[in-house]
Amino acid sequence: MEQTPSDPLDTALSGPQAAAELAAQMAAGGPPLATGTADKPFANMLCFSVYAAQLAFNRLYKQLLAPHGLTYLQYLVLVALAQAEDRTVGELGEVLFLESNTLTPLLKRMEAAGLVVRRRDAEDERVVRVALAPAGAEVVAQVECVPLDVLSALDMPLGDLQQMKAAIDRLGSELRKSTT
Amino acid sequence: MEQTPSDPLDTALSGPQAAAELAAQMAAGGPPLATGTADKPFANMLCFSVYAAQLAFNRLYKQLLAPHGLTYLQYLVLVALAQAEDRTVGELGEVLFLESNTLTPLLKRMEAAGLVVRRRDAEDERVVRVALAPAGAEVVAQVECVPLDVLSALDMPLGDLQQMKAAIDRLGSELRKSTT
DNA sequence: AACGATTAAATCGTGTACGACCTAAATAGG
DNA sequence: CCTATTTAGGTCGTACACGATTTAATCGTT
Repeated sequence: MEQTPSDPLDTALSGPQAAAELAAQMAAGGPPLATGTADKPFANMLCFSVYAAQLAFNRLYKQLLAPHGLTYLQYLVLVALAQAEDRTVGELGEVLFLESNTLTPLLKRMEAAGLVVRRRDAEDERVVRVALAPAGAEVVAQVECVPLDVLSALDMPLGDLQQMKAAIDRLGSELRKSTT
Repeated sequence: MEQTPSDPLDTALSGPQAAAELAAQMAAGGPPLATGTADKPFANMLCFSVYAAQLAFNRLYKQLLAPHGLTYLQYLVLVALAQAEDRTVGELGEVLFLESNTLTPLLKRMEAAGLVVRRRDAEDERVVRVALAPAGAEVVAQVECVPLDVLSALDMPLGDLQQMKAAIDRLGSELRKSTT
């Protein structure tokens, strides 16, 4: 119901050469770019598919994490902190692709909730180091099974998911290259 | 730099049977679920790849749409409205996967900006119908080339993108099924 | 030692998202 | 008819996300 495999122009095209292709198509009076039917207005837009999948992931994780008092982003922060002694705000930003203007309020909320500890680096007073608090480590242990629950809710072949992840990582990498 | 094809457990697994596989792996003392290295804490999490790709898409579109005074979501609304005479708030919510509590303030901002028109349905006073305003139609025409710009910034084969889109649509559909 | 440039966080304002709740209009049963 | 329920939007509070700006600490050069 969600898929229309027979869609003639099912997805966006690729690369500079594909852009040229599309430009030619438009010049030839083809269908306007990035449009679909009234029923599925975004049938040709890869960006929308990613947007919709992200919404869906966020909602599902929200359900599973809410009982533990976590949001999805807070969960990601805990996972990142569980892999290291501590991380600076900047290091967290690098792995999460976020800036301090998003992380600082988030980390303060998490500190207020007793999940993490923030302290200035003694060597460089500009740097704030963030580490798991005991309660945070406890929650990490509690939610270790959450990704498992998510996976068990899906009915898709492993190979597809592996391929998809590699492709999406590549896509994200390409998109980040294009952003000044 | 972004990819590690040789990663032994490069992605999440799939389906109930995969969940069982993972459970067995954990019981056998395998690596904890959904964890990566300190360098790449989310190497095994498909959800993170989608999250990161969405962030990247949003940032790139933001750059391209800002000169036209649009946000990414406002752009999606305009695209949806360009495909139909008008749409009710509920219909917009269906195609965008959003609720009225998100759409109402958004649509009011867009109305204030002169992009859309909102009016109560005469037949059913509960319903609000949203249509493109002249300025909105003008902006739609101006941003028709934006997806083209995004595509031209990518260096990925068309086939990969087509496959990816189909797979991500499937993923979103499966995730939505799992959300109560 | 001094001072301009750089860097790391933080602050502020705007715009999504969404859970919880509310209001008004339409509809279903009696 | 007339109330009970349902339905469509809307409001409110909280939490991301990010552009623009600010503050404070460090560095580089003299």
